[in-house]
Amino acid sequence: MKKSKAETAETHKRIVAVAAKAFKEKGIAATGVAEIMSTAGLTHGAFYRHFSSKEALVAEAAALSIEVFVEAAEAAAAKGPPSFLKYLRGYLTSEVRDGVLGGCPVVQMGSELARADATTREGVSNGLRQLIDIAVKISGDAPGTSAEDDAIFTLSASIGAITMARLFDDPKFSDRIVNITKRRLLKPVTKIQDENAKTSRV
Amino acid sequence: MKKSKAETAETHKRIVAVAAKAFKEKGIAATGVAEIMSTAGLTHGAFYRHFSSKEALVAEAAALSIEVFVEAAEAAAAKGPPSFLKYLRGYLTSEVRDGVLGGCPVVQMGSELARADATTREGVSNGLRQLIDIAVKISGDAPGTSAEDDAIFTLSASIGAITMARLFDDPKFSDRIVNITKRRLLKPVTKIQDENAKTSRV
DNA sequence: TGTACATCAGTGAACGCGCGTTCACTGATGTAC
DNA sequence: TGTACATCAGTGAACGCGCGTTCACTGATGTAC
Repeated sequence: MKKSKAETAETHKRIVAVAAKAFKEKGIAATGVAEIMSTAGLTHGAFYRHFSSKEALVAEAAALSIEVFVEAAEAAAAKGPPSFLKYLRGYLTSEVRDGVLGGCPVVQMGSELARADATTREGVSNGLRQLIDIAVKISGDAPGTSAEDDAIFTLSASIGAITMARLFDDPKFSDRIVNITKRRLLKPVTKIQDENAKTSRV
Repeated sequence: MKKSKAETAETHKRIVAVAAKAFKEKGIAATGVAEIMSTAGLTHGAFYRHFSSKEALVAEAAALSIEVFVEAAEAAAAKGPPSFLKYLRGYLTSEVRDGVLGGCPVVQMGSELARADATTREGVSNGLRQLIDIAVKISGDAPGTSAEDDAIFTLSASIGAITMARLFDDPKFSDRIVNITKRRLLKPVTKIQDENAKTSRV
């Protein structure tokens, strides 16, 4: 029962989306091909009509996961610096830490991605570079410091904070890690933007 | 062929050490029990004389991995603040990023640890808390800022930097991430300690 | 536009393989007398 | 201190299971005339 080109493309997309979600929630090695196909409403046999191997799917799923973040950043950036700040603040939030909204691929699959094949790592690192570029484009070059350095530091510190926060069972300590990082990363910028007042909780 | 108590304890330790290394290098899910036992010079059947399940071994291995860091920090701390700075600088180094010296369990197994059982997460988070306590004990309370907040921020930013650096194939960009973080985390402290001159490379 | 045929997405059974775990057995260790 | 026996670390075969992957088959789609 051959399917139309449009339907095939849609199915392909659906499999990748299902896989991206599952890999982030359960881990890459712990998620089977059959499980993904079944969630996508297909039998496992059809898998190899769409991908040459599980590795190939991992690459597409990882690229999709990071793309979502790039698109959200672009949308926020289009609305100017205050919106980008809101986006950053949104990223450093308990919801993202707990994996709601899909979560960050680097946080949720980080240690497995570091061991993934070249294509997968390329997709993720290209996405991260785009994220950095977007942040630089908006910054307007803070005096004395490199905007790109700022973006890199902000991104990596955020990833570290959420990674650490997710390890702790104590929600108070977990929230504290996220909030300390949020405060320290946002303060120098918010001073200029006068967004300080709203930084209390969340 | 029963073994003496001393020998049994030694074997147990050896299995945990082998597992800690393998889990960090290959990932937890990707490393089999039989593989670990064979590396430890035993057949897989003996495994269940030492551990009730693979999960139990994961807990012990993760605890060992973080303990190594705690002990190194304690040793560095005993020699006073300059030594602790050297230790921090050592952690934020390409060698640790590349997994030499064992590497950091949170960086190498982070996303898998977040999904591990309560015992495993407890062991790792207790170790991280000890690391924070050691850093606070040394600090001498910088004026105006909480020393504990500093320690938490330093630790999580370091973990994030190395996690991100390991994803990039380009060694120049990878080094840059580590160096930006190192510079920003050490600068305010080194100003006081007059260690600024040595912060150039590495 | 209508017909004939090649393509190929999806099915479901099957493949070899390695996984975590169990178990009967061996024989040196540790204990009780 | 010496003997008799229970303990148990380690062996190696076996377990059921799910993994990634392959394949013959089906039948709707897309193409060539």
